[in-house]
Amino acid sequence: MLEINVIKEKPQEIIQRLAIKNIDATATINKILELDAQRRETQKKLDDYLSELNQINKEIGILFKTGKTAQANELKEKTAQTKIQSKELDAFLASTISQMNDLLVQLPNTPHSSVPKGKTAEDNEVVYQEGNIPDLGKEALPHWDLATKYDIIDFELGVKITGAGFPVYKGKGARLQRALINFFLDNALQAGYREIQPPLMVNEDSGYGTGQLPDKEGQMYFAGLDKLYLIPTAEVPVTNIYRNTILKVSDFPVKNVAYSSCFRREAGSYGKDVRGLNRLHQFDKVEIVQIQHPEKSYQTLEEMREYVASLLQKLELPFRTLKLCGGDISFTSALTYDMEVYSAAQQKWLEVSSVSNFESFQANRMKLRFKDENGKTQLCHTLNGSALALPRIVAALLENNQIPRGIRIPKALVDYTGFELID
RNA sequence: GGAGAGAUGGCCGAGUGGUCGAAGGCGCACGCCUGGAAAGUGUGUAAUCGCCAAAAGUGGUUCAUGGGUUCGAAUCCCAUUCUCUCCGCCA
Repeated sequence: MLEINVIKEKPQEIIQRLAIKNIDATATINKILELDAQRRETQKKLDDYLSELNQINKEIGILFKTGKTAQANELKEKTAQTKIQSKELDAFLASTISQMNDLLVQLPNTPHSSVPKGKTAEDNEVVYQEGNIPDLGKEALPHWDLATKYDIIDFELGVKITGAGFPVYKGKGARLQRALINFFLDNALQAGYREIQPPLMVNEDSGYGTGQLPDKEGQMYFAGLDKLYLIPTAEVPVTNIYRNTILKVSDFPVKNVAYSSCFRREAGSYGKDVRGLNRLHQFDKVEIVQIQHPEKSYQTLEEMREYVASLLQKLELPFRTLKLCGGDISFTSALTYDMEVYSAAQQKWLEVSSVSNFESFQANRMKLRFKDENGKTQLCHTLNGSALALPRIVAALLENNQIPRGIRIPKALVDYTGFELID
């Protein structure tokens, strides 16, 4: 959620920046400013009434104490009218605030000044590319065929047990999953992150805090009996650890890493991109989350991007980094880098990580603040990134490393898998 | 799931209808004391929204959350959430 003070100070700048995200916020911003003025005016009036009532109440208290009951009762009657008026104002104030809030949560985060213009993924800017794209020849199998050939991932069995998008990993497939999780966690620990094992279900407040609610509730699985949402990413519980907290400057940077299963309904996704491991309802991911001083968050974003790149290098996967354009960047993000690996049999780039700086957008919603050098409380910046999401990594590993004897495991992973070849 | 008890500031804890945003203590910050430290001692120590150009100041709100009773609620009533104890069930 954008800060009301910022909107008040420079509405034109916000409108211009949101235009990069292809949004015309003029009407909304104007309405918000109008409501905000109304809010302050109403509160002023209400406060005056309440102040008057408080004053009378004190007097009545003193009168009763000194035994002047008759006078006290007289004063009581004086409050009636003021009470009615203050109740009306109170209701009006509440409705003003809620209208304003409804509009505020509709506004996406303003993109960073470096975010390129653009409408679709086509317009994303490739900022980095590394690694050799292997030439596998015509015999190359896509990962869903390899999965069947070596009996390591069973999509149909998942359909039987649960439904499409819930694969069953078997034998070396399951062990590869476990190896990757440990590999990613160990690397994060070495990079100074603290390991967290979060709940996989969250309440409504948490969903709201990280921006999944109220908009994207259709994308989450919901356990209605207990009003709990299955997490779409560990970002949700891990960031919400800090909901309603005030940090000290010395706490920065707050670095947490969590492995979790992730659950996504993916309503509205159909077609060719969903084949095999490309898009699942349940998948595993290791997520890194940082909370930073506003002045340092962009430096931190670059560090996180380099960290994710280092993982892909260790896995010997060809990858590229995209800076997302205004049209492709998410609602909550100010600047996002996507990391994509090349999956050589499908012959396409697959997104395996998304590293974002949310600036104060999430922090404002969840009231995550810190006491700055002058003792003032201000909002923190939050960042996160996948490091990494497993399924597409597995897809690329299987496809790129297929040789006649089987599938070769990259060196860095062998200590974790306990085998060098899937055969 | 059943019965009971409870939820107060960073922490502990007092407060059962009236100048209570809240005693006292711990912690923390600053000062004095000290060669330095400890001890001692003094002062300060919540969040949030307004008013004011801003600081100072000042008004409102907040004692789990949401309602209600009352001129007045941390205190009484109702609902919800959570915690603890006992019973039941159980990885």
